[in-house]
Amino acid sequence: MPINGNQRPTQRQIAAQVGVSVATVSRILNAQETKPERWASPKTVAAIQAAAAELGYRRNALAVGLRTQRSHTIGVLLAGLGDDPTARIVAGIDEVAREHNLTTLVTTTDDNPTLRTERTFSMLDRSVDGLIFADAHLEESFLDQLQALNIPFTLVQRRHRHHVGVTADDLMAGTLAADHLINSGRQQLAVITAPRYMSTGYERTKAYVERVAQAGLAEPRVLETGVDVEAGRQAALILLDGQGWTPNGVFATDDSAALGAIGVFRQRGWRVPEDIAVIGCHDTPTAAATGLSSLSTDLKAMGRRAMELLLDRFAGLEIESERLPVSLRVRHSTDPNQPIGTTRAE
Amino acid sequence: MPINGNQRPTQRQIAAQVGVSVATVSRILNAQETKPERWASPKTVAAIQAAAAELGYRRNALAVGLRTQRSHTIGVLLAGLGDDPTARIVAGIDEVAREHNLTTLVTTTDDNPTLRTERTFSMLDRSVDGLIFADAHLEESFLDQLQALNIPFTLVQRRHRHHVGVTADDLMAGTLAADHLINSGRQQLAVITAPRYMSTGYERTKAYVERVAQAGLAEPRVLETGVDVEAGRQAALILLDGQGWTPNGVFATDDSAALGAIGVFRQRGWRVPEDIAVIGCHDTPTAAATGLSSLSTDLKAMGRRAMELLLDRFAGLEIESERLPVSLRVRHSTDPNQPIGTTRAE
DNA sequence: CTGAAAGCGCTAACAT
DNA sequence: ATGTTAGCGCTTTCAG
Repeated sequence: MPINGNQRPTQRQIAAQVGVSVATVSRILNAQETKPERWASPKTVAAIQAAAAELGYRRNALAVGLRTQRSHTIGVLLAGLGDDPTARIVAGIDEVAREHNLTTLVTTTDDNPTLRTERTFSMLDRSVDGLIFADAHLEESFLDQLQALNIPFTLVQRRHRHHVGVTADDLMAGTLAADHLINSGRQQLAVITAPRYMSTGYERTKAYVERVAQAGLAEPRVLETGVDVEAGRQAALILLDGQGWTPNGVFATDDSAALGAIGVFRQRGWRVPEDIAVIGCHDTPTAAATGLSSLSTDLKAMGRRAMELLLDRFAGLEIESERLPVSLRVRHSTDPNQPIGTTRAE
Repeated sequence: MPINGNQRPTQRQIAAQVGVSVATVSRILNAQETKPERWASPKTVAAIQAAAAELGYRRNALAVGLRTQRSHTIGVLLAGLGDDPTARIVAGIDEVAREHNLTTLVTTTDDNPTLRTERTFSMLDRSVDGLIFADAHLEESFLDQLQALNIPFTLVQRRHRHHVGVTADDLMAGTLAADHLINSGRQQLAVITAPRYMSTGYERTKAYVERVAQAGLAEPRVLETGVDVEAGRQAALILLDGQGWTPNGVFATDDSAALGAIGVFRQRGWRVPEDIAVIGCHDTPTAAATGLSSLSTDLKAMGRRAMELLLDRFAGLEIESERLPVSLRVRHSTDPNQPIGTTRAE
């Protein structure tokens, strides 16, 4: 029912006004980068450009896309917006896209396969040139199908078998977390993590558990409740009701979950870090502000690389997955010698 | 350089395969809701539908949009991703959009006028049917220009003069915050708020200051550092260096800023809430987890209404701005009797 | 019930 | 240096 109201000026109008054919108008208006004088006399060029400016002409992206089979558009599929790590990744993607005159179309899938399929095809219906998925699920075949359709895409943040993507070195993250807690003298360990379908939580947890085993400590309790504040709360409630067993060190594979857990611990009178040390992941500003130890990766760079790899793929190059390094940021939640409140974020 | 690879099946292919004209194919495939039998013999209908399914046919949205001048697409302009309130608003918008078979195209503007203009026109180039802005600036003329172009849009979260939008009752928010702090016996008050161009912070602060004046207390200190964790930190550092004046109650117009401030206060050895009470805004999960008092609005409903009003506008109805009610959630950061950690989020 | 034809706005051979 | 022509994939009169 709606109408984009205003009928926008077309090349035809410019052509009529200047007294040339639309072909000439098209050529001139496309020659921004290359020298427009190559295509028409200086006089015509000037007249066309003047008319375009006067009318406020803008190319109709639908018509161009239909004609050229290229939309200069990249679809970005996120599990959700609203978390800081995702925002940083998207910022990186956007940055590179802009550098290459590409537009990003962002949408969310809620980690729901149906929604993801629907929205992916909705983007393909719009002839996106390529896709970036930040919401891969380990055991799904969807990405294989897309690849079979010869649709260019890269992954970011979460891995999926052989598909090319840029992630953090999540195995290193798990190892660093375990080492840090063990070195702080913690022996009864737990981990709060994502459902298994996320490679991030899966790998962090796997490496963590392995490192704890290497150290000869008891197997950590693994709670797969999720990666948000509420998930952290739930996990903490389960830990509090440990039936005799009491943890004194917890790795949450996400800062929000860590904060949720800390809230519960404090409510029950446990001191952090004295009674229980907690380390999160992603080094969000909130972690810095609340003195939460965390693991840090350059997420904006992660987004940039995912976009750059997609561009390489467009260019026909062979591309390979990359893993970005992870570093440890020690704050008060694992080390009582650190200040309680803010540690300046980098 | 890229290619959407796969040449997708077209109506022409279906027509050829079935032995009818593309016109018939188009009619049948468009008649999903209405009875397709109205347009063709049951036999033809079945054959066309079978062929479409077999080939995996999907309509080319660019072609449809070009032909019909309607894209079934709504552009959503956000200041940024990564914060919980925005995510909830978008969820509401998406929900209604989906109910009406509309696709949302989400992008960010970073509160940067240049980027906002660029990306708005980029959406218009794609023939979006309408726009929703969550990033209005109070003293800008951009929205007036758009209205002059007869482009349908609504605002959400932030107001802008006469343009129709859905916001929280931010004046009530400021009043509630002031009352709460005053009733808790706080007399030296401050407020951490957004730059003036955001109606949210502006109105919350205005009402807060007025209420404090009504109560006969000293004028609150106003810090316009922003609405993220870092802004809260900066504001707190300024407050700590108050040159003789010491606040004991702070309203931060955003939960993240509140957390940033609390981090600094605790680092300097101030107890929250004993030495200084802090109340935030948006009632995020993190606020619940960390025991931060806050002001709550149904942000998803806000997004829903903004989208619904846009639909009304499409339908030619007169639409009016709406303000959603705000309620107070008292937690430990303003009331020592509340538990330190988590209060269950609603 | 179905087809032919025109055209949305643009680009890209191919002419001249 | 510029125009003519064809057509991307689809919808929509208008005929029959």
